[in-house]
Amino acid sequence: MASTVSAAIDLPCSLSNPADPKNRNCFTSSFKPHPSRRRFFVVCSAPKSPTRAPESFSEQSRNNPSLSEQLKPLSTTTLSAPTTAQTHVLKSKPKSTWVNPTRSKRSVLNPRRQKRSQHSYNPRVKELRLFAQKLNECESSESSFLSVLEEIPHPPTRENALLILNSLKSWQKTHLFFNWVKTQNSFPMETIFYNVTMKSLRFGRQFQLVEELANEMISNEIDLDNITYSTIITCAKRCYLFDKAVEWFERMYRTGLMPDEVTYSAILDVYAKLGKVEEVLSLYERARATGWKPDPVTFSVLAKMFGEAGDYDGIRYVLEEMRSLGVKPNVVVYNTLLEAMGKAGKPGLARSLFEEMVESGLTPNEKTLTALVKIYGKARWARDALELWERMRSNGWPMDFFLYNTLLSMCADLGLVEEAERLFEDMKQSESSRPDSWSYTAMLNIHGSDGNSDRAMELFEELSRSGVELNVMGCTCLIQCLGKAGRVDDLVRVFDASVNRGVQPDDRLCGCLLSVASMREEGEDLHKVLGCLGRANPKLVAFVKLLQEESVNFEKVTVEFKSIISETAVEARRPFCNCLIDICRNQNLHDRAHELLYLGIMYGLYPGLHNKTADEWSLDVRSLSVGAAQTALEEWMRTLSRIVKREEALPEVFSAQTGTGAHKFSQGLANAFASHVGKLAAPFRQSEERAGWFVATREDLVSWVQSQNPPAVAA
DNA sequence: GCATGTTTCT
Repeated sequence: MASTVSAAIDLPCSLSNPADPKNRNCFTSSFKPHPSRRRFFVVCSAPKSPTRAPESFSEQSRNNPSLSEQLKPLSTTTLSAPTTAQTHVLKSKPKSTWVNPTRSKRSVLNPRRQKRSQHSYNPRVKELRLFAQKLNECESSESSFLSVLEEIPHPPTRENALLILNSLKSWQKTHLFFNWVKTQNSFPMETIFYNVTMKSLRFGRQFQLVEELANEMISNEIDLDNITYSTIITCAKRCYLFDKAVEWFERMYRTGLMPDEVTYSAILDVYAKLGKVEEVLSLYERARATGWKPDPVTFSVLAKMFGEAGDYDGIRYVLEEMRSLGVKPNVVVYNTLLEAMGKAGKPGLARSLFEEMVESGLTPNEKTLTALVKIYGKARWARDALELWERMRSNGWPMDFFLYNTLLSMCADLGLVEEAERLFEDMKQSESSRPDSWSYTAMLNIHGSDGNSDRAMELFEELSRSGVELNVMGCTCLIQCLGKAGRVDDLVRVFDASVNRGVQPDDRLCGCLLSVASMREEGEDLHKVLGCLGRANPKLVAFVKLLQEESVNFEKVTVEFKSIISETAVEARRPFCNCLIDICRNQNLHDRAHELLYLGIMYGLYPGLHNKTADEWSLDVRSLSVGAAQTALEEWMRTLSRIVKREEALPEVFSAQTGTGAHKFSQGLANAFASHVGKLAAPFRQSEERAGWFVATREDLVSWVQSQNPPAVAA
């Protein structure tokens, strides 16, 4: 494919073309602040100071301002308070003073990475490796480890000890060995020993021990270098101790040690994970302004951050920065950008970016393909998804367990039943990608949506036999399917079995049971379904019963409705309301249905239901159930009748949007709506120009209202 | 995960 993302987003040249050499200098005009600079004006807040600062630091700290101090001039000038006036100033003067500096700024990072010392060949490497193997295989207890240590074939000199330390696998053993070496007193402990031990402790997410070692270094006056700090920071990050990560970063500055780009990227990622976009951009731009050329890791951090925020401008900024600096993205950067494009809802750009990646000679890995498959599935791009799948097979691109499951989910999104079955069979045959609860959920989703309740039940039995855990999502798919098929006894059996196996019913599952209830007539089956629902959400069932009582007034309904909805997960609120309306309509409780629709609108469950422009009023019922859409149509016709009777101003066109049901399995809301229009003899016709729309002219509507006999509504 | 440090997935 010839088109590139760069072209698609109006960049002058493609990412795959190296940038003009003159652009590689950070001080040229190609360096522009990220567009969000003009959108947000959060002060670059100083991270908290560490609670305890070792004495030896204080003297140095007077000479070396902390990072936040260094950044202060920025925050008090260009990035100051978020006032309208300043917003205006910045908008009219986008080039802030430090972007094109007239004098050089104090640097915030060391342009050269910390050098590693060369190690010389150790003639005893073979025996020491064998011995390390022995240590790896022995029991983890301190006593057995120490007894094996007694058999060490050569004295623990600096080189021998380092070799073994590097060869141990579990953090417990690394830690034990490190402590043992210290007791031997055969040589002074150096930074590298701490670094290697900390790295191992990081695998075990042992931040507390890492911090103890770091403090031990400080008290023994062993220098902490960039490798030490980056290890501490990333360890804190992996343990979600972000404040600790910032604290150690600040401490590094105070002692006068300048971070190199690895440490700098690590701390950028910490701020990014905290969602502190402004801080990340401050740090990034500050370093860029002093001449730093970021590496792909930095761009991957930035892309991930913008992706998480769904910030498309940010993603564009990352692409543009890489282009102008002539940084070639690697596979990780592409993966992160693809993921970000997906989160920002840009499937077309993701596709172009992927093509650009392949054209640049990179081979997509499992994560690349997982990201793309997910995007095509969510976008319902069946053709692209199937083409990609074919390319994966013909090119022998790598597959892993995640990718299998993502492909299955894509099949569910696209309604690809046979393809899913083939994949599922492949998974069962494979060594490393056996179906798990995600795979089964996707399969239950596929067959459930397809209405194949026999196959769905088969899968349920198979899953139960194979010992795979059933998750609440799979349970919900199956129950929905059985409900639609009218297999209420099987539904009850599945519900009981699931709850007994530890499935915790959530609001979606309750919504599903409620929708099954809404499809049943009054009788034994309805009773059984409500029985299940009552075990998960007794209050909801009590409300359903309450709706059926004539003596209950609107005030009482309002109070109970509010109470239930406020306790319900946001994504399940509208479905609840839709189903409750359907239940009322099935039982000829039309006034109640109208009350519930009114309450749903009042509580914001149907935003954008009614839209007015001078020329057209329209009703958007795409997110409504059939009963709710019918109720909304009735309500709207009543309102319009009143307006006609009062001879108030009306637009030329009235329209109602039902959607076409792009999903293969979607229910026929349009058909149900059409038949209800017919029943009311309302003057709407299905539009030929706009699929999924019903339209009526003002003339049609007025004559319909006037022909109503008796009048539909009193004026 | 292999003689010390940074980034990506249902």
